[in-house]
Amino acid sequence: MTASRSLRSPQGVSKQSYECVQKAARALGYVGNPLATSLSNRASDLIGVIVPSMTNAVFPEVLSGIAEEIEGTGLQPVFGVTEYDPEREYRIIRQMLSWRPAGLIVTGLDQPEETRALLRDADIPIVQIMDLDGDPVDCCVGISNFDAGKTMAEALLERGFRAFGYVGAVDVRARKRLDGFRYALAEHGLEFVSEKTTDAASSMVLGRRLTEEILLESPTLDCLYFSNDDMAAGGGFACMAQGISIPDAVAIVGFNGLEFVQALPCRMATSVSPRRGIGNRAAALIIARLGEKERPPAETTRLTPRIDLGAILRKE
Amino acid sequence: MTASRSLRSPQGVSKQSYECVQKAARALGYVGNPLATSLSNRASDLIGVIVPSMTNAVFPEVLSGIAEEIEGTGLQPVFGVTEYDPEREYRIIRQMLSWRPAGLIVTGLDQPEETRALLRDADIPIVQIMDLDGDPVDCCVGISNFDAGKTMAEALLERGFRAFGYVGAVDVRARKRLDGFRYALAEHGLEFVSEKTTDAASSMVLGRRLTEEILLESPTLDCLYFSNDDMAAGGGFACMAQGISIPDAVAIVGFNGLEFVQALPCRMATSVSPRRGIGNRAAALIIARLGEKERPPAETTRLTPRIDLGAILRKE
DNA sequence: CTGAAAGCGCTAACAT
DNA sequence: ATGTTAGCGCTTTCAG
Repeated sequence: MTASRSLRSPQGVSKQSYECVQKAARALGYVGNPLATSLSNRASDLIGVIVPSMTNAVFPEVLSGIAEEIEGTGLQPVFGVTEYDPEREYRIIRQMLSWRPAGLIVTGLDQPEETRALLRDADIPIVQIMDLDGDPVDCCVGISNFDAGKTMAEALLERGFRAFGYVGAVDVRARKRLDGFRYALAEHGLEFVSEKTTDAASSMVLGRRLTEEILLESPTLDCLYFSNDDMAAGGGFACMAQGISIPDAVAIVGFNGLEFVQALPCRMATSVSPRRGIGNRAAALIIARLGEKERPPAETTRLTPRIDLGAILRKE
Repeated sequence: MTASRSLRSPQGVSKQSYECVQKAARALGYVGNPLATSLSNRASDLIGVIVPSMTNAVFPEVLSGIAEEIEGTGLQPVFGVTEYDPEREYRIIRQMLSWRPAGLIVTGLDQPEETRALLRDADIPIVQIMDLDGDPVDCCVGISNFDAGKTMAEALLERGFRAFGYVGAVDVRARKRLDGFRYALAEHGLEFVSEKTTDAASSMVLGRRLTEEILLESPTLDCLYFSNDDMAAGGGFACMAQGISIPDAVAIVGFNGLEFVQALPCRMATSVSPRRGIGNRAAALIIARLGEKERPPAETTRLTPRIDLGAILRKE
């Protein structure tokens, strides 16, 4: 017992036995067994993180923000990837909960009711991230995707673009951006000239293919809005390969503001999403709730993407 | 006890009590506690996977190969990201082991001795992946990076290229490819005209910047070998931005054969690494070792990357 | 400040 | 086929 105490709370143990235990532990190469600790405490130091994908660079960056924030707290992140499959998401969350994590960070607000119930009944802090347009189970950190789309559309309209096309791999948050974008267009009496969507996973290859198609069908477009930067880059490549001038003939607009956008040989506009900050904040919320016995009130943090028009010039 | 039995091994329990238990479990929404099970069994259903990075698309693909293979086995992958930091790698492995995983998949063969000792003493199957050039602790699945570099150099030499430059974010496996490449050059009495390396993390942005530098310093290069596809794409972008013709003026050569290479508006050569297959095989090795009480003999699986010259034409 | 007792939820081994 | 006992390694509680 004295040993157990020495190894975590130096107070309550005489300096003598404390040092004795430390020395012995080191000599024996003692490593605590978190299974036993968690079983006894009915809680672990795990913090579960559920994201839909790893191939979209946004999520690794969120994870990295989380890792950064919990550094030194003794908490340990555990990742789950749903591949945008609600069924799989349910299973992953269910079994993460069975390890009694200290908290859960889940991507998005649009879980099916069964999953929401699971989260609600778990007696640990839950933080939903990346989205604000919906009804959080507990805490929430993200941006309004609707507003992001709307704001970007307004900025482009203000620059004089008029003939918009949309190219997207439509996940639920991209759809909200699309809705916002469409809303802003409607306010100006406009609508998309053409839309090309699929529910396949977003990628540069997909972006390129769909862009080739849409350009063929609608040669009058002056601005293409994409579901994210990967799709947009693919679209840019399609234009470059066909000798279509960017942004003079067609402007390319993505979402996320990933680093690689800076490397591209063509200009494109994007909204820089605060994904690292989202990770930081989500982790901070859980850390703040660590000691509390009563579950503190839910908190929602609204962050705002920064629009980067990437030197797209005003249309005449 | 009958309940416990009913929930995992239907045999050894009367049909009657079995169904009774199942019904009750369902009614109560019973979920087993893996903490207790693992504590009792001194082993969990976790399978730890340690990769250096998530921002390089190769690793998500390896993970996906692992996930694919363990689907339905009841095993559950747990990921750790080292950020290429041996210190962090040690900590992560150490604490993964404390959860008594069924096996560990670790990237690379070049762990420091302290880490190797940790792995050796863990009484579970260990699979080191992605590399073959070195001394595995237990099982090993990967490619020879040295050979990959050497083979690519030979293919390029055969095509008539003579003035090579190297641009790399040098991690340990990229360095082995570089060594192999250099070895092949030497066999032809050649060496790199110019090399540009850094230990920063690879990215398109970095590839672009370093390429701009090397082109300025060595305008006579006819072929640029990069540490991977991201760097190579950045290099391609640098050339395109400067109006340097690819592959006529300079050929671009990457490594990995990631999907996005197909989307690029310029041709580039690459070695297609079998990363999904590596994930599959690594997981299969651990699954095969699940029941065994004696640790079966170590197995090494050699896979081979496929060279894709990307329609780089023969130089005159 | 230290230790003895009991229990976290489960399972292997041994009765019955 | 089922139940009993003991123990996985740790912590909380309560006595000393």
